[in-house]
Amino acid sequence: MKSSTQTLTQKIRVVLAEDQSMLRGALAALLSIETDIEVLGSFPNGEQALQAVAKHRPHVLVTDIEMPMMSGLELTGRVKELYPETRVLILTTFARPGYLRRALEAGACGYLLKDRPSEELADAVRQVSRGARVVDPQLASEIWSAEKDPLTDRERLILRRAGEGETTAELARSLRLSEGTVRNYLSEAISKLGASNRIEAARIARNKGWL
Amino acid sequence: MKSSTQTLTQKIRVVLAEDQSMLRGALAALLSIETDIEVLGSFPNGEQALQAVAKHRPHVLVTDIEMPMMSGLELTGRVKELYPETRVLILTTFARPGYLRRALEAGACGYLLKDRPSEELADAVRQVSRGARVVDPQLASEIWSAEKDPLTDRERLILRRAGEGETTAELARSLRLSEGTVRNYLSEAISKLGASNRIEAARIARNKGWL
DNA sequence: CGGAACTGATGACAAGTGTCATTGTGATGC
DNA sequence: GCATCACAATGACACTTGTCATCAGTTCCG
Repeated sequence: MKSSTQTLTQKIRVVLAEDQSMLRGALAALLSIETDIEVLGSFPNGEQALQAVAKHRPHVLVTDIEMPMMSGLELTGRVKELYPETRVLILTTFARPGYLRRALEAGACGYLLKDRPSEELADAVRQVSRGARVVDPQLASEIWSAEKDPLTDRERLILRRAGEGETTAELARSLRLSEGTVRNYLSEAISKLGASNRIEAARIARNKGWL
Repeated sequence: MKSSTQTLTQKIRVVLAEDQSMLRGALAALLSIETDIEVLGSFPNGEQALQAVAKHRPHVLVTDIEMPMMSGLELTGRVKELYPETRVLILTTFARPGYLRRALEAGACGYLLKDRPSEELADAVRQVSRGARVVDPQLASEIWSAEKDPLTDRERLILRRAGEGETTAELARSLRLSEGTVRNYLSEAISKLGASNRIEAARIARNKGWL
């Protein structure tokens, strides 16, 4: 009764969180084909998925990272905190060491990339439900070699917004800072990232998953 | 024998093109569940898909737009040119009138968004195979109201590269133009798009599918 | 043929951006 | 208690960017 492994008579109960409808439906279909997996429900955002986890207490939660309302990383943290029996498998497009690190810190048991073959998904779900860790091997090795985000909170915030086209003056106004201060933060960020202007700096930071 | 509609004994033959493995596999699974649809193969880029179309002459080609090697729009054009019997259904993330217009111009019969429910896919495939047009209704109405790309080739090229962080000087050098000319193109693009700087202009153009 | 549109250039000015040195505050940590 | 760091500011300087008027060659269309 209190065994944590799945027996043949006991299906692996899964909840899905993925914001893109087509993929959400297709993944549900894919997992439902497996005889040892049962999809309890699939949801387009973190909040709904969290409620479903509260209600169904699934063995495994499969979740995307970038979703509206509540991100997959936030969701992972909440689930680990409230329902630690539920194992979390992250399924994302982004091969960014930054995301992987944050996912593991939040308590995820697996990190699978969307450009892996679809056959790996059911397998990953099984492994995670058994208590094993499943992390993309290429990414796992990068996490140690990868430098970590050198930006401070303020630098990150300002760089993100500057990278979307907000001008120094607009940023200063909306953050109640002087223009000089804003330019100082940007200058710091640019030099930390080895860029030659705010646009390139924002691009670099985005690619590393730091924004 | 020469009837173009599918009878009950004749499955709809489908080829899939989608660069993200997980989605590709999941979509294939989703379509294979349908008893009247047969997935002949699925491919990660336009070139391989084109070869598959040449070989199998499917009723329907379901393709993404943004793919390496050959984009879905280019693929659509080639297929319509070489194998006009094969109907093309575009399946994409992007609700951009610009993409829809280009897709229809290239000869696509359908345009379905990835954030539509997965149940609609099989239905869209059936409709398209019957010769019907399937276009997202919201998007279809936007296409008429939507303004078309006001940028010239040069403006577009320069704006794209500027939006990735290249400076005026770098652009001038690599395009063999004077810096003044580069700034003129950017200034024109910025004013045409109603932006207040190159970053915002690039963002606007990207969102409309013009870059 | 003449006009329109695209491309490319120049010069000048205003505005915005990136850099640096320097100063100060508060919080965290050994 | 003193060092370190994030946060915030100032002033000054050089450089980049955005704007505008203006000109000229090419191509294409009616």
